[in-house]
Amino acid sequence: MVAGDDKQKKWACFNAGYKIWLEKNGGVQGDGFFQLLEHIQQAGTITGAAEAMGMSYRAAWGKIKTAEKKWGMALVTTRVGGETGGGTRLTPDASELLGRFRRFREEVDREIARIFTANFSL
Amino acid sequence: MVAGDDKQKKWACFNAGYKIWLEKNGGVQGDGFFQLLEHIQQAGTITGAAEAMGMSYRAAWGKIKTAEKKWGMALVTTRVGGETGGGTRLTPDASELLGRFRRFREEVDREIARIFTANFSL
DNA sequence: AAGCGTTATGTTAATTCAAGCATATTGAAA
DNA sequence: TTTCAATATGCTTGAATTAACATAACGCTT
Repeated sequence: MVAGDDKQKKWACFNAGYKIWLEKNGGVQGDGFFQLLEHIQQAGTITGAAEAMGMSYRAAWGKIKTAEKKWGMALVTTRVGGETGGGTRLTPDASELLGRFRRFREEVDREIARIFTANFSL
Repeated sequence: MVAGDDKQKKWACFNAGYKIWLEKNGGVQGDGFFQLLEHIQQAGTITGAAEAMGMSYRAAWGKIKTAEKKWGMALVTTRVGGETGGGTRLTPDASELLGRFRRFREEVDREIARIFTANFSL
C-alpha cells in the first residue's frame, strides 16, 4: 500500500450473482430442477426427493411433468402400488443430461468467479 | 458421419440460458439496469431513457433510487426545471461501474458459450 | 403569470409465479 | 377386503413483483 491507494478495492464490495439453466422448446429448467433429479436418483422416490428438498410432492411432480412435456422426452419411469407403494427412477437420458448439466455448471462457476475477480477486485 | 452416429447432436437441441447481476448489501441489479444507465448517459434525461426502453419514467426512476439506496452511492446527478425542463447525468462512479459491468458481461458471454458448446454439442 | 418539459413520489391495480389443500388411484401384503 | 406408501392431478390461495395512475414541484421562457 502506497500513497494514492485510496481507490484500491473501491469495487470489491460488490458480488457477482448469476443463474444458469437449460432450455428447449420454451421449457426452462435450472439448478433446482437438476438438484431434484439428483435426489430422485438417490432416494428412489419423488416423495423422498421432495422431502429432502423441503418442497411438496405436488411441486416436485409438477416440475418433472412440465419438463417432460416441454422437452418431449421421458425423464423418469415410475411404478405405482406394490409392496413399497411405488417408486421412481431416472431414465438413461435424464441421467446423462444431469451429468452434462453438472459439468457445465462446475465450469461456469469457476469461470465466472475468475472473470469477476479480474474485473472487480482492483 | 459414419455408422453409429445416431447419437450425434442428441443434446444439441438444448440451449443455455443465464442471467448475471451485481449485488451489494442485498441490492441486486442486472442487465436491464445497466442498459438503463447507458440510455441515460446517451439521452441526458431519465424520461428519454425510459422511453427508449419502453418503460415508464416511474419505473426507471424507481430502479435508480433503489440501487442508490441499497448500494449507498450516488449514481446520477439531476437538474430540475430550467430551459430544457431538466436533465440527468451519470456520476463518475456510475460510469465506471457501467464500464466494468459491460466488460464483465462480455467475457461471461464468451465463456458460457464456449463451455456450453463443449458440453452439449456432441 | 402562464406554459412547457423534466424530476420526484405516493398509491393502487394487475399479473405472474409458487404454495398449499383436497382427492383419486395403484398393487402388494396382512 | 382393509391397509399402506407412493404416484397422479385439479383447484384454490397467497405472496411478490411489476405496471399504471395521479399529482406535485421546479425553473427557464414567453
